[in-house]
Amino acid sequence: MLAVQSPFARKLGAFVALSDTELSALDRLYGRRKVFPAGRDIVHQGQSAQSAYILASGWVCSYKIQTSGSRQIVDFQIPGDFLGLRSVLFRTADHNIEPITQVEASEVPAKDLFETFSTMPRLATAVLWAASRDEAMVVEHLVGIGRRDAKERMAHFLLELGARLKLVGLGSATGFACPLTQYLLADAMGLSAVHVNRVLRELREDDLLTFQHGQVTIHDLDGLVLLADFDKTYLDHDGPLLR
Amino acid sequence: MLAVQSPFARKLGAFVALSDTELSALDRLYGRRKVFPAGRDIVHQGQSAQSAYILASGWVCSYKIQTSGSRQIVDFQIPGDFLGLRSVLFRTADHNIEPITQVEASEVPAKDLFETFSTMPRLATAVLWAASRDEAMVVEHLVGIGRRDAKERMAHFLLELGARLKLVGLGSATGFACPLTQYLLADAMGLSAVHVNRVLRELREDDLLTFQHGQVTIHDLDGLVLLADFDKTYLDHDGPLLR
DNA sequence: CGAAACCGCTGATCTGCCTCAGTGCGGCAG
DNA sequence: CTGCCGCACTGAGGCAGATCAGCGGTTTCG
Repeated sequence: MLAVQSPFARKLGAFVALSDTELSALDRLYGRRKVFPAGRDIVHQGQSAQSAYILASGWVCSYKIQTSGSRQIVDFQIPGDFLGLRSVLFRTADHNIEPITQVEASEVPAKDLFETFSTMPRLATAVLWAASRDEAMVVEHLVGIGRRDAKERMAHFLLELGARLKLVGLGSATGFACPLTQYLLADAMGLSAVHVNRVLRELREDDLLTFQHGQVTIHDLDGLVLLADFDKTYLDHDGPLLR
Repeated sequence: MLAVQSPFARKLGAFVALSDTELSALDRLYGRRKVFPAGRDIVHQGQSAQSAYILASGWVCSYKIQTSGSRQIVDFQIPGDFLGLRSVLFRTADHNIEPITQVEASEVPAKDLFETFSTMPRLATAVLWAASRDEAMVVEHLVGIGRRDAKERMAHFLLELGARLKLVGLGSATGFACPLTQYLLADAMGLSAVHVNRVLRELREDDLLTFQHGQVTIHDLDGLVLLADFDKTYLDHDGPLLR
């Protein structure tokens, strides 16, 4: 085992126990580091995509725009997450990716990705695994928008975000730093920004959590879990699943 | 190339050009055929899953139940679709799978799946591909629930379903047979059954489509596409993506 | 063959969230 | 220092879709 690992290797390592050869193959993928400023899209809907990205630092969101102009944020990505895997597989992007903060990411050309998959099937499995976890999150998100009211939805979303950040060492049980504006939250949760504001106020008045000045502080974890019907098993597991 | 292919092999073949060795490996996976009656769940939330399934005939839905009792249908599966891949990867199911009609499906034990993936990386890529297409559908579904009103949502859903069925030879441009009840539609679209009924009536009164007696008939395809802001590129492509 | 269950369908009423139309504050460019 | 812009925040009013309550037809089953 190598001593220092990227967040990405750490995440994959949680799925599949990785050999040194596999780890150094990952490091090779991880080489081409780039910096993106906040606000300018990295990938556009419909654009043909030759590369995927691995997020090293900063936050991004993936979203879709309808011709009517309204947008739906599908997911936020945090360090260690894989970006645009689906776009690479389909050779064209079906969604946009926008950096919320300044972002560092490694570019992974499609060719390198496929070569690595062919020569190291276990890595392919690991990536499939990571992609499945992301899909599980999208599914949870779908359930949230379809069947939870605004307050439950917000609570669930922030709990999930907290759990994800904790996994990569960017949060604790009591809270986390969060660069999302109420407008971004609204686009993610299928609400209006006005209503997001009211819901956050309600959560504050109920002494459940505070979201102010880019900081989420959790006051009553049990209360939130109860309200949101939150079950973190889909994010968590104990040790590598494939040895 | 083998002359006769299962719907599943046909679907994967659309993603990756498959050799005879790979096709016969698929046939081996496809062997263990089982029949399930309508209504009794094949997989339960939280249950540990040792097998995935490949749907040969009939319709199923995957859904999640909240402790409050309300349910959200995440997706419907039709012949050729893969069931429970994520459940196998995580070793426990995070959702339920219920047959809507009587169903024939091939059981694929996790062990066989992993072995096939290790020895035939191209098959792993193909499955990753198919899984990505399914995720793209879930994403589109998410956008629908978050940002489309009931009528647009219904139109989009039925257009998508029609396109999928056409791909496996179970529908035409003018319509398709559809065993879904209005209650199932409601649970899928995050609406009440009452409202589903009204929306279907509106679509009928607008001469866009008719959904009666288990049959969807499309009267005005262009009108529907316009209303739903439907873009089928995420379902379609020309020829295998990997040769 | 009657009862129960399911499904499609409808009118009336209620409500969660949207839209509109603002105010106030902090950061930043000129 | 001033004016602008983005963001958090608020009240008033409106509407899409939920909920409640009920009818009629068809299938299933004791």
